[in-house]
Amino acid sequence: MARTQGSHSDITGPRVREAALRLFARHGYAAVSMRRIAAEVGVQAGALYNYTPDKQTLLFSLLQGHMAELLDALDAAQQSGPALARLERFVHFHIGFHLNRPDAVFISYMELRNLEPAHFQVIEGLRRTYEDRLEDILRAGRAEGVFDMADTKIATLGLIAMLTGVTTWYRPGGRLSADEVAGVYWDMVRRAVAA
Amino acid sequence: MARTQGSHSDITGPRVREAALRLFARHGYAAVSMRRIAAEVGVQAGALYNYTPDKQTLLFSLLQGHMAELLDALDAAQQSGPALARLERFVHFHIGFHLNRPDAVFISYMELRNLEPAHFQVIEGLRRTYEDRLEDILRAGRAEGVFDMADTKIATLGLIAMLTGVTTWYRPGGRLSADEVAGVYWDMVRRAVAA
DNA sequence: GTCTATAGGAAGATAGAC
DNA sequence: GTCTATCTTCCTATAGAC
Repeated sequence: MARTQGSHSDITGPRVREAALRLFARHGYAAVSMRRIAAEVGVQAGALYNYTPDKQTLLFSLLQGHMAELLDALDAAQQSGPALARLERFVHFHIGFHLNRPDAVFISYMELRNLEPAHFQVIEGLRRTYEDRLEDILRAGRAEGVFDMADTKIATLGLIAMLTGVTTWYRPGGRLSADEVAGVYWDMVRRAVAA
Repeated sequence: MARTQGSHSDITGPRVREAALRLFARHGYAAVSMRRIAAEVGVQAGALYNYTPDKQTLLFSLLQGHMAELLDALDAAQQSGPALARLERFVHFHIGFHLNRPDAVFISYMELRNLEPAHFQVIEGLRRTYEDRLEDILRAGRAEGVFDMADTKIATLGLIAMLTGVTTWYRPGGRLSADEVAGVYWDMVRRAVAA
């Protein structure tokens, strides 16, 4: 593991981020030391500070990167058309995206409390922006008359919680493929909000 | 805060547990020191070891106590009758119980990864037992012909995730009472699994 | 860019006085 | 039952050599 002195690598930065993401997800931000991240990468602890000013900024950067990627990917998925079709696409998108990034999803929900207040505000804002995308779909469907919910805001939060929960139990190679799982969830989502 | 030497209290034990529960929920197990718990209680750090052999056992004990209470309370709620009525009771029970113990719920989901393997197995078993209670209701309803789900196991996990998510946004004194919130969720749950 | 070495502090847990 | 004091280990972050 230990690197010889003077060796270099253009990809140490990404490797630091990958190691930190995995370790934070597995053991928690506070429980993971900079030494341990460094050991995973194969450098000494001091070398990490070439890539982040401090541990807190590393966490923030990981969360911010994940949320930005999430929003970009959602926007890249087509979001026009009838609300029912938009909702189905959202369900498949959300499950597919989250199942492909279990570690990032995990720390985005678990490590919010370890962010400094200013950093927390930024991530919280991005999270709300994402929720608003789903809420827009539900409102559109209500206006179309195809959806009917007792409370649109609660429906938004409830559906996201249900869908995100898939990351707590899904394991690749299990009984169902990710797409089949999304289909099962879509069946429940559709009926939960159908008019 | 600081207690004078030689003072006593029969209730220090419960206060240690309450302080640990609140601090673990707020900042995370790994981020909270024994000194900080002690300061919250008003004793010195060494005094905590009259109530727990170590920090890890304190966490385990909190989680175990919470899960035992959850299962006892569920069993105390009547669970006979038609599946539809049982499911409605489950929804109201789950939301009511969880909204009354936000800190315990939080650490029961967040701090599992900080448990030693043997402790983790115990808590995980209790959690599955609780999930099985809901799965039984869904299976009964399917047998009765009142429920219809694409996948009963996934429905179980999906519904619990949706319901538990209420703790992430609900604040007492908000727009809706806990009971009104449960009603909104029940509306979605009912339709998600109705035949 | 990475190393070694270290400053400076905080952590979990224990010992013995009262 | 709680205190003070302390052991030992680990932590984040920095300095300066290569």
